[in-house]
Amino acid sequence: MSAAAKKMTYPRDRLLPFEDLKVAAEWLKCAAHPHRLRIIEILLQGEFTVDAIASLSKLSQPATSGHLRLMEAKGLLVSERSGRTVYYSVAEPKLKDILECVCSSIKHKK
Amino acid sequence: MSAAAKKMTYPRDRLLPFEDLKVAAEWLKCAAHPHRLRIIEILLQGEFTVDAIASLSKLSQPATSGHLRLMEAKGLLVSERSGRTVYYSVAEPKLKDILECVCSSIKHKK
DNA sequence: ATTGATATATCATTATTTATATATGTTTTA
DNA sequence: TAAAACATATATAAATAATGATATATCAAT
Repeated sequence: MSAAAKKMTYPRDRLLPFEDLKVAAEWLKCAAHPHRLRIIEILLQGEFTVDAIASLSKLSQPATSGHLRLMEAKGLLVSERSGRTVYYSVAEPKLKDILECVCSSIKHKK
Repeated sequence: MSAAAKKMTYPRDRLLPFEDLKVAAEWLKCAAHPHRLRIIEILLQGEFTVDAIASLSKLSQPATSGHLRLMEAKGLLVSERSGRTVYYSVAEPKLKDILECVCSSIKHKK
């Protein structure tokens, strides 16, 4: 550690409004769940129905529906109904970057 | 939605091992807290002592210490003791990208 | 129109985890 | 030994998750 660093007692840059951090934390927390990450991973490859997602993620239908709706409510996903089937897809392209970012850290540590 | 998308019933790419998703989720969840995001934001600007971080983040000393140790345990931060003071700093440079990524989404929605 | 089957959503319960606050303990230095 | 700097413990409260049962809505066939 440098002497200069030790002397630093305040940050140079202005800090973000706490309200922004709360929104960011909610958004991240919504993604920070293994089953939801799996769903995101699946949806980064295209649109799928609830049943297809349930099957691919090996979750029950109610659990899948719950996770999907939570992520839609937070703006991570969007859905489109066509008759009795609902197609979900990724609303926030940054999810791809974040997933890659986090997973590359994991690989690196193995 | 294209007809091709509707027909897709399985993902093209192999999915990640679930264990990896669990680690990724834990890692993300650790960051997904407004107070911890504030601490990360501060530490992205340099090294600080526990007291300095508590003061800057407007948290109590025990709360600050708790968050710091949690993030260190998950590998987000590292600490270095010098006498009776402990300096914390960011261990994972990707935190900067993730914070920027998430916050730019927020700004965009305002 | 009524029936049955399918796709999705909601609800209620229980269990688990997480956050916050206050008090106390430990280590180091003067 | 007294203070300063951190860490830990404990209790309470709050949020989150998992599960199974049930409800709603749509479609297809008669």
